[in-house]
Amino acid sequence: MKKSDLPAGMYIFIISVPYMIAIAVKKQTRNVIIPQMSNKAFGFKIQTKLAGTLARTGVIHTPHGDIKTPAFIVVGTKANVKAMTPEMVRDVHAQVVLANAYHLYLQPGHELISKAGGLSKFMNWNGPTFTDSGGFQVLSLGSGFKKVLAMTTDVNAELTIAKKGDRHAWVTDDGVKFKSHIDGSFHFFTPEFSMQIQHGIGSDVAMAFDELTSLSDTRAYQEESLARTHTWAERSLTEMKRLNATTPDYYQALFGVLQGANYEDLRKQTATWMAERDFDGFGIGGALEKDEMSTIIRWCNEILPENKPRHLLGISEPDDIFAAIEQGIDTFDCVSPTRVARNGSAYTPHGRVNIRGQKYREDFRPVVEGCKCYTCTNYTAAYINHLSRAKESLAGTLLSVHNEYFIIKLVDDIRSSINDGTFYEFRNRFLKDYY
RNA sequence: GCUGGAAUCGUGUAGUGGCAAUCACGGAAGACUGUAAAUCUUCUGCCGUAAGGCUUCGUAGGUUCGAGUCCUACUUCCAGCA
Repeated sequence: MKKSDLPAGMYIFIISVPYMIAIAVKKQTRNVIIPQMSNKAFGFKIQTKLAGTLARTGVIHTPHGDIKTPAFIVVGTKANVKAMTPEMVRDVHAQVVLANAYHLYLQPGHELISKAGGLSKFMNWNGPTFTDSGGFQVLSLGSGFKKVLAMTTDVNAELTIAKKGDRHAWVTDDGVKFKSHIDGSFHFFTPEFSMQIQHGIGSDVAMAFDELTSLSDTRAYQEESLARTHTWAERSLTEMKRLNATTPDYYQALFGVLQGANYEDLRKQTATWMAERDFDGFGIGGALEKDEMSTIIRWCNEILPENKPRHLLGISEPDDIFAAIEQGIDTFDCVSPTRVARNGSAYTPHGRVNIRGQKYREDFRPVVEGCKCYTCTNYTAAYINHLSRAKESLAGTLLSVHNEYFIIKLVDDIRSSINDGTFYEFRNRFLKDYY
């Protein structure tokens, strides 16, 4: 294998120690976090447990550095966190970036990222990375296509499923046919192919290829789909083991993904099934109704092995984060902080607010007074209000910086509060102000 | 001064004798949870919570069953010519 084919993390093992130190010193002077290298390719260690709950703090070791958990993972779907530079991502204290196999396969292609030295190096992040398998696109381009309601968390909403002709994704037992949202071309994803893409991208943690169903699918379909997701998980695991065997210096961890919608028996069944397999960790997925989320996570995590990390896919509202951590979630990822930022909204200790609103026109205070983020220490709400109204992209950048900082700090503070034994006090105080 | 053209919602416009107000912008509010998303939804003459009611197409007349639309005069603006 050529050196250039290896993901970034592997260089460190190959190059000499003095050179490594030289890099470290150089990076230190640039005030950049140095990836903490570990001899163990991947591992998880629990630090503190919160008595009477499933909550815990700990550390996930990856080839690109350690992740203190619970941790909020920022989403960088197409190998970038939208509207932010990697320097900004570091400055908001992000520990991990999660990218997407479907998007990167379409553009620029996983082979190219592999040639570039892996995702982390390619995007100049140089920290740990996760990738999603494309499983989310089974819903967002499939049964949930153009039907926002299929993914809603609003229990009062009328749920619908996109007709087959309207979709850009079609599920078969063998895999999923996608119609590219970029050029309309067709592509077939199997579990094996998703693993090859993710392994090529070179993330530290890959997700098993799964089928994300709509809450409006029937119970019979949820059962059928869960069985398929199990088959795909098994195939993902087999293929990942094969791929890892081909790269002795690069071990990519694989998380099994739990589906089962909001059915207790299906969630417990899949947790039991996953727990028996040799996954490095687990992802809890599904279009989760807000009211049911905490219960569903508990069903899963009471069964999943304690010594492996558990990721909750696509969640970042503060109340959801508290609830999920109490039920034993270690990592989260979510597009919300950057998406709502680009749409003009900011997280504050008193809830989410629309900075584009008339009330901020002449508000010359920071978005959040006392917030230590770059945005709040340098800019006023009125200025961002102006930028947003003027459709200047800097508005999205500044609000993304603030929102990511806000959510990451929240999870960091929760971690500290568990370690300090002040979790409940912190949670009650925070949520009282927030809602 | 002459000739020609124009005048419709906050702005720019659509409306070609038959229920005025289309579209865009601007404005207000809201949504966004493994990114087809720097996007989407609703409202935006007046009164009314609503059902609904009432006004309005520069001004004043005229033709017509019926005028934003055709005619006359005036006002203002634009262009060309002096």
